[in-house]
Amino acid sequence: MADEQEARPDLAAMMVPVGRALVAAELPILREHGLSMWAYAVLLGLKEEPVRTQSALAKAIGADKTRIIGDLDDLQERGLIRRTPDPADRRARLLSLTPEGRRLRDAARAAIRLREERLLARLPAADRRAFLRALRTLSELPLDEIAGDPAADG
Amino acid sequence: MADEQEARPDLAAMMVPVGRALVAAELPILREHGLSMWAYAVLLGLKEEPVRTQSALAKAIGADKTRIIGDLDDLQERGLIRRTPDPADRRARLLSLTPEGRRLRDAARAAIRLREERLLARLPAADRRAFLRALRTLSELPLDEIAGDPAADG
DNA sequence: TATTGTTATACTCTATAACTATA
DNA sequence: TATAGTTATAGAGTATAACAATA
Repeated sequence: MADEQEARPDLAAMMVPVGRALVAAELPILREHGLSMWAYAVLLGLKEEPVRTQSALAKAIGADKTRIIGDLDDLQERGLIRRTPDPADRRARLLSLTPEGRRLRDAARAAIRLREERLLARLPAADRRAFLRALRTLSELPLDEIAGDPAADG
Repeated sequence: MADEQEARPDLAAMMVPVGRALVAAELPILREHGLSMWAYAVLLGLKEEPVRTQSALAKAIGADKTRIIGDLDDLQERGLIRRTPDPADRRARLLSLTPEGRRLRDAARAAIRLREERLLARLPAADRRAFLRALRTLSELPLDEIAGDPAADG
């Protein structure tokens, strides 16, 4: 039934290479702003309110807690984030953006957005809106709801 | 102007994790069919007509030519692909699917498609069609047109 | 001299284990 | 004993270099 028309590559086979290319497009922009990919993810992950532990931040941005330590050190030395010991639990460090960190994050994000808009301009306006809406819906699902065992959730 | 409404994560920040989750969802299905991710990519890359060199196949599926040799060896031993020396150029090996290879590829692909449909069912029908159309458009672009230096193409 | 296929090597990224200091 | 942060180590995946055969 409509085999011919339904034929399309696997979702992963389309998403993964495009995702990789998008990362490749971001890297030189981030480099111009003096940021690694993970450093940028950290700045984005801190949002507006402080985060209570490095582990929580790491988890939120999909990194290992050991992975981001070097980036945190660097960002702190450059005055882009604050890392203050929590008085209530001296094991933990309260993480927050400095004004300069916020500015750099916004500048990098704006440059990336500009680049993305040029790519998205290739899509018809209606498709483009639906694409972003759908992508956002999928990316907001718990990841193990996509990856998890189908037998587990019926 | 409409900052609030336009706010969305970076494209890469949405695509990459979803892509990873889709791969994670595929892996157990492929394992049930005795295929690695790259072996599956090889079966898909061979399509219907033979491919003239391993390098060309590797390039077509986005792999390094050295990366797929082990998979080609395995697939050949299991009778899923043919690797016959090209009489016209004895350096090259003509690659093609055997009937069993075609059957296994189709079975794996059908199982993956079934899983994907369950995920896509979360999207409204119209968004879903537009999403697939847009994703396909983007994935069919030359990748360096996404990743390439914006100064290069104006 | 260039190219196909191959093997061996090095590199990058990530995950694991082990340590300290707090709780 | 359990957890936050850290360091050191090991593993997976990928790319690079070097080689034999052929053009």
